Amino acid sequence: MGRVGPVTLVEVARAAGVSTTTASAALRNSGRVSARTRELVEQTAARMRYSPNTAARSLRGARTGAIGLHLPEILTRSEYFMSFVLGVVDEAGAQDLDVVLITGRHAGSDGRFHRVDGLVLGDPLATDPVAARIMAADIPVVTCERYPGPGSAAGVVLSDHGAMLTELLDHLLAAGARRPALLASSSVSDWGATLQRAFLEWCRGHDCPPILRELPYGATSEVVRETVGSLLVTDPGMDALVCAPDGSAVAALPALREAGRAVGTDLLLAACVDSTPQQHSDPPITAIDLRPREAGAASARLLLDIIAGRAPHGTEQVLPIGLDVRASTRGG
Amino acid sequence: MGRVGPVTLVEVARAAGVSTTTASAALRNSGRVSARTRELVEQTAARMRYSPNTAARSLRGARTGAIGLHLPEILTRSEYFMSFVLGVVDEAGAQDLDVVLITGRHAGSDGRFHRVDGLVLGDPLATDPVAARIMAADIPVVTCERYPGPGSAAGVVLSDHGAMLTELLDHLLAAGARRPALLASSSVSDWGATLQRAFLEWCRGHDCPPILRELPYGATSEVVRETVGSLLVTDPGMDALVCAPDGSAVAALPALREAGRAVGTDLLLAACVDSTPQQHSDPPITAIDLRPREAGAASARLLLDIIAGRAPHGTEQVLPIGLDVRASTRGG
DNA sequence: ATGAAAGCGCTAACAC
DNA sequence: GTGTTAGCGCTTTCAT
Repeated sequence: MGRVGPVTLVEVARAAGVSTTTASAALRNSGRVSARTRELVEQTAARMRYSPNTAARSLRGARTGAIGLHLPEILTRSEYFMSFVLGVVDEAGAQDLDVVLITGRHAGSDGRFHRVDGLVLGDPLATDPVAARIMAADIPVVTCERYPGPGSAAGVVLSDHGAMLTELLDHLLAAGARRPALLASSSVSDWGATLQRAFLEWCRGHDCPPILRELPYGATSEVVRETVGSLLVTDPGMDALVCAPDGSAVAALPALREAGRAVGTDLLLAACVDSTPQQHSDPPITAIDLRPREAGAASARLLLDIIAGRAPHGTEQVLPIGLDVRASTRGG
Repeated sequence: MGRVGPVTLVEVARAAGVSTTTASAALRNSGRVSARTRELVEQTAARMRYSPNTAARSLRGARTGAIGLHLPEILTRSEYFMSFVLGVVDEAGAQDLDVVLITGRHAGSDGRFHRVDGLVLGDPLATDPVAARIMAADIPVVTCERYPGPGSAAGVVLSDHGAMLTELLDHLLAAGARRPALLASSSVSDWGATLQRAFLEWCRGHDCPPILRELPYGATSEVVRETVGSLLVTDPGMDALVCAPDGSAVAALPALREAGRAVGTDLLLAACVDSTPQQHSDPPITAIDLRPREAGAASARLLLDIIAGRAPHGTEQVLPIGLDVRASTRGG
C-alpha cells in the first residue's frame, strides 16, 4: 500500500488535477500554463516534496546536468587547486549543475564521457594520459591554461604569466637584484613553459646570464632544498630567487638561511604561486596571485556558455592576475 | 543519413544480430549468454565504440552510479581536505562510481538527493546547514568523524583523537614541558570538541591549570598571531603550545619568535593536523598525522558497502592515526 | 491554455 | 540460450 520511492511527476499532476504535460511545464516556468495553474502545481509539488528525477530528465533531453573536472593528480596537494575546484563548483552550482571529479578510471576505455555535458581541465599536463583522452573525446572541453599537447579545446581560460613574471623581475631589479635565478616548474604544463620562456627572454634583454633550474612536478621539499643549495654553490652571485612550483619558496627558505643569506635584503625571494603559509612565513614572501577561485569559476562559466551556445568554440578568455609584494623582496 | 549522437545498445544488438536483451546481458556478464555470443557482442560493441547511457541505466534501475561528497566550505583551504577528497575519489573510481561535489545549492529545497546513491560528509560541522539537510535526507550517509548535530549517520569513520592528543601531551611532558597550552579548534566539529575534552582531562590528571584558547573556524593567520601573543602575556609560564586548527602552528611560529621564545627548546610546539609546510618550517613541527587520504578512501568504501548491503547500518570504523615527532618538540 | 501519446536507452519479466 | 515486451519518469510534438 504505502508508496515506495520518491514522488513522481505523474503523482503530482494527478494530485493537482492536471496532466503531466501541464505539471511539467508549470514546474519549469515554460510560459505555457496560466499563472493560476502554475501556482497550484507548484504548491502541490512542494507539499508532496516532489523533486524531479534527473536521470529521466537527462534521458529525455540530451543533458546530464553535470560537468566533469579533471586535475593533474600530482598537483592536488596545492592550495591553488583546492581554490580552483571551489570556483568551478560555485559557478556550476549557480546554474544548478553537478561537478563530477574525473580520474583515470572515468575515461571509459572507449574515450567517451556519457556522464557529463562537458569537461573542465585544470592546468593540463602534456604528460597526463587522462588529459589526453579528454582532449581526444568528442565533448566540449575548457582548459585553464592551454593544453600543451595535440588538439585544441573548445575554450581556454588563461592569464598572461609571461608579462607578470616580467613585472616581477623588473620589481626585483628595482629592489637591487642584478642576478635573479628561476627555480622553474616543469615545462610539461603551459604555465611552466611560459615562465621559463619569459625568464630567458628577460635575461637576454637585461644582459644577465640566465640562472635556471627546472624541478619535476611533485618534487619534495628535500629536492627543493638540495637544488637551492647547489644553486648557491654554483652561482654564488645570485641575489634573487624566483620559485615557480607551489610550495617551493617556503621550502627554499631554510636552505637560503643555512647558507647564510639574509632573505629580503641580501637575497630577494619570490614565488609564482601564492599560498597561505608564505603570507605568514618569516619574512612573508612576495608572490604572484593567480586568483585560482576566479579561474575555476571562469572556466566553468565559459564551458557552460559554450555548451549553451552563448559563446563560440575556440573562445579564449584572459584573466587578470596580481602581484603581492611582501617583505621578502624589500631589498637591501 | 549520418548517425547523430552516441551508439546505442539497440544498434550494437542489430549489428551483432542478437536481441537487445542478449546484448545487454552479454555486456554485463550476466551469465545468461553463451561465451561465443558474449564475445561476439563485446567485439561488436568495441568496434562501434559503444558505451552505455548511464541516464537510461539509472532510470531503469534505481542506481545513479554516483556518490556525493560534502565538505565544510570553510575548511577547504586545507591540505587535509584535498587529500580526503582524493581518497574518496580513489575508492569510488575503483568501483566505477562518480563523485559529485555537494554544495549548498545541491540539496534540493525538498531535501532530496536524486543524483547520488549516497553521501560522504567530511568532518561535518554542527553549524553547517547543508550537513544538516544531508543528515535529514532519506539516503545513506557516511560521516568522517561523528556528526555533532541531531540524527545519526548510516556509517561513521573515525579515529581516536583523544588518545592521540593524550599521547602527544605525554610526549611533551617527557620532553620537559610542564605547562602546555592548547590553541583549540572550534567545538562545532566532533574533532575539535574531542580535543578540547581530552586536553582538559589530561590537565586535570596532571594537576596543571588548563591553558586553552578556542579559535573560530577559518581564523586568519593574523588572529592566530594575536591569540598566541595574548597567550604569552597572560600565561608567560606556558612552555608548550599545541595548535589544533590546520595551519595555525605555522602561523604561530613568528609570534613565538617575536616574543623571544626559542621553539624546540624554550617552548615546544606541536600541531594536531599535519601539512607539508610544517614539515619544512624552521624548526620542523611535530604533528599528528590524520592520514586523510586513507580516511577518505575508508569513508567511501564504507558507504559503498552499506549501499550494497555488505555492511550493516550503524557501522563505525576506527582508523589508526600517527604522531610524527620533529625538532619543534625536542626539548631543552 | 491544456491534454494525449510517443519515446529517450536501458533492464527485468516472461515467454519460447 | 535467446527473443519479445513492458515500462523506469520525464519532455516534447501534436491535437484540441
